[in-house]
Amino acid sequence: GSSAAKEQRIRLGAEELLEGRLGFAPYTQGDRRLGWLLTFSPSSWEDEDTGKIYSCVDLYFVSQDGSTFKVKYKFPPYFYAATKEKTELEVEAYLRRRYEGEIADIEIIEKEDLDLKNHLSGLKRKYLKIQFDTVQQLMRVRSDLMHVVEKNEEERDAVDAFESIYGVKRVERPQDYINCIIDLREYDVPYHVRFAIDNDVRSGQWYNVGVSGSDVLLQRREDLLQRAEVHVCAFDIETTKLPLKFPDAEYDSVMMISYMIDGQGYLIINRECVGEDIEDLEYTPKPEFEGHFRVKNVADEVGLLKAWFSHMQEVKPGIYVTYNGDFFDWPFLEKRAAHHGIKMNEEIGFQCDSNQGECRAKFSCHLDCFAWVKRDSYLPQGSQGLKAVTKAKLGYDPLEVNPEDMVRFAMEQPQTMASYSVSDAVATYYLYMTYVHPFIFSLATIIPMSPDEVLRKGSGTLCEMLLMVQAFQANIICPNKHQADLEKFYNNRLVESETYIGGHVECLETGVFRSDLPTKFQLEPSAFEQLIENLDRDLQYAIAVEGKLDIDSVTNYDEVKDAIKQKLVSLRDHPTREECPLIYHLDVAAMYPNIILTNRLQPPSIVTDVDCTACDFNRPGKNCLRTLEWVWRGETYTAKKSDYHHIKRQIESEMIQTGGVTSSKPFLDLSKPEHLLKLKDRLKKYCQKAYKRVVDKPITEVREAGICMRENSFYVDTVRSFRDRRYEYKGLNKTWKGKLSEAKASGNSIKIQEAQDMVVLYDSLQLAHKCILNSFYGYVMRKGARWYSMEMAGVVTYTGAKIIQNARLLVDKIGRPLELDTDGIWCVLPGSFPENFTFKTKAEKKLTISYPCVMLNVDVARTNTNDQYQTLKDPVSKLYTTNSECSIEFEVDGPYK
DNA sequence: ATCCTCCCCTAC
DNA sequence: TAAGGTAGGGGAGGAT
Repeated sequence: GSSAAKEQRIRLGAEELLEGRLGFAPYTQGDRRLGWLLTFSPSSWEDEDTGKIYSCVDLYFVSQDGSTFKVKYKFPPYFYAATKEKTELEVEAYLRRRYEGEIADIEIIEKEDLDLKNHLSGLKRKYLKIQFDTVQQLMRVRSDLMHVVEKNEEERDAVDAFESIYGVKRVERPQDYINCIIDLREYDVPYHVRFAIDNDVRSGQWYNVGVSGSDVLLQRREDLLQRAEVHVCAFDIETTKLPLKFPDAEYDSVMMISYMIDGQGYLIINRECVGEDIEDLEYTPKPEFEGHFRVKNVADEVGLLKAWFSHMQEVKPGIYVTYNGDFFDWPFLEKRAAHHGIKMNEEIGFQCDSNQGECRAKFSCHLDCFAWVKRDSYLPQGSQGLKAVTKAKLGYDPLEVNPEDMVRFAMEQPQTMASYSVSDAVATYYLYMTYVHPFIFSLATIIPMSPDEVLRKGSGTLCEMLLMVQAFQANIICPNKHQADLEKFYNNRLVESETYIGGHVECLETGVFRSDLPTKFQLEPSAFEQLIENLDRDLQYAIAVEGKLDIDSVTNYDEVKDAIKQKLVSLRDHPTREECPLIYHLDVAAMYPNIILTNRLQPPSIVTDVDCTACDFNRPGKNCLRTLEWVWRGETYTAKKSDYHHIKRQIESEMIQTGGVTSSKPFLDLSKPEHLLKLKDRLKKYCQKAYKRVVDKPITEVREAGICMRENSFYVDTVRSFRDRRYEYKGLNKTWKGKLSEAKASGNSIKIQEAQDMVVLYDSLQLAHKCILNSFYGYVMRKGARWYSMEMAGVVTYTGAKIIQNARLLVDKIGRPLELDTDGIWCVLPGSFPENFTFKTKAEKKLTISYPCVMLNVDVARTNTNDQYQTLKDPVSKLYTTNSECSIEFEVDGPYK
């Protein structure tokens, strides 16, 4: 009502005022500006004439001169509703009446619905796009309609049950339009994410920003690639603490705060805790990581906090950087400030959310390097402390002080503590500048979220965001979040858990293998005979497929072939031998993504007979259905289905103890998850009593999945573009490694440094992309994934397992496999096994091949090439082309010593 | 003493 | 509320 609106207006005012003080004054009129989008967040906007409130997104920009501004972008929130066929207009009218004053507008639009039978024929589904002025209104209507949809579903189920029991159609009653709403879609997309997807706006990009009236015009400047120079403040606090305890903001206090802004260090000393005044100091662990610190000594903690806040208000950093600041530094500062009657939020706009374990502001970023280390650095958990990360990533040993000594040292050896304190700020700052900043702002240009979220969200969420972008651009309606089927039966028993068989791991031999220790081999002559027989085929594959060269252009083919043949013949003729081994690791590059791409695997492509039967392309001799195997694994309760239903009926009529001994409720009054929990508890007890065990031994079962080769390819397109982006970074990494050695040869120290930075940058980018790339496989089994498919995950891993086991069969005969792990095989081959050879071409090109690698790849290509891969060439005539696809390839590292 | 379950951590 | 997956080793600690 009006009081809520008034409240909002007041809050709006205070917010605007604070943002203005901190550099983000709203830009509402005047000339077009050039801005680099730092971050964006949901907000609201008030129409001055009508006093009406609208939701909008606040966009925070950095100009080329380092100044900052914001604009408010009006954007109506919405979600979709599906109705029974041909009732769209009536439902629209009904909804407009039912939610008068709450719904701003309804549009009927058509979307590709990949769940719709025969959608490949061009059938689309109509949805009501229900728009609102504010997110609050959306939430209200949404929760109301959710109940409606749920009830409608229950009713439909009841009707279906009636019909299946009595075999007659029940006479449909004249319809209430409320009963015609059958589904809601995309109702849980966060508002600012919705905005970024629909308007194709991303952080980390330059825009021409224009304002006319209440409208904002954004025009992406794709020509500008350099990131803006935004003020970065990395900080770290030292606090008092009791012996053998963690610091507690209830009674401990801040001793020092050290921070680096744009490369300049500062240190504020709380003289209550520190024995003497500290002079300016330097801590430069490496020439490229300079740290000059200006020191300010203040009397007490409140002085320290005030000094820091006022410095932040003066500098107005766009990015605050910490190491574990989400959990420690920020909450500690906030509590200590509050202790002195200062609200940190009102000083610098940052507020801790203890539920989320995050500290954020609307207009500035807080990028906690620890989040990057956990998700993107590929460091094991044991090496995720700042010290270990500094060693591993920045390449120097940081200062260390035993936490138990800190408080005493602050009094007795203040200089030591001061140096120590700044060393953490230095490490945090340079870790951020070298790794985190380029990584986050590079991902932020493709993921429709704020940098803070890009840093903190799980890799599955990032995948889903990329998929939603691609779906939006292909006009595909997103499925709702997957919910696990809670009452599944197998073999007449309730399923306790189910999954699929994953990667294949096998340790075959243990022992010490060294390239200089002669090793015994018992080879199989027949295998070498085979290799000799296939030599032409294999080499031609290497030249044509791997090298992408014309076989006729090779000038030394026979020479190479003879050299290999000679070695193979000798191995064939002397199969029992002892010689120094070649220790090889052969692995499939990006195995899971390449299995996905080769087989055109994506959750909506998993089809059943029912789907195919309804499809226009389902004609005799069709080649659009590809069948692949996977292995299901499940565990069931020991009780029979009938026992389960009996227990269920029984418990449904009971009173259940809820909280204490005294409070109890009828079972049916409990929520659904509680039902399941109680029921399973009861079932477990029954199983234990009747069968002496709760679950049976796990069952495995080979299953077949049908994969449609024509399904809209948005998912595989997303994976492919991400894979190729990674390859691009790997390529650039290689390029800069070349430039680095050139620079080293020339001795130009500036160029060496530049090249060094780029090598590190591209390596970190490609490594980070690896993590998200692999998540496109894991994502399909994520709880609540929109695009969920156990079949797809199972097919991916089973295909991979077969590849690696096939490789082992060959290696068994020509050497000794040591260990298989998912996508790679460690083995020893006889020292005289043919290794690397170089083909020369007429055009003076060279192609070096690894024979062991080629030999495996031909096998992989023969068993894994997908000859059914279809590509839509003409959406109007529905014309597809068919081609062969196989991007699954072994690569080799070694031989090792 | 021996199994087992659970948790943690790593490999891929 | 938000949430990549499975395989597998090892240690703690409870049940038998």
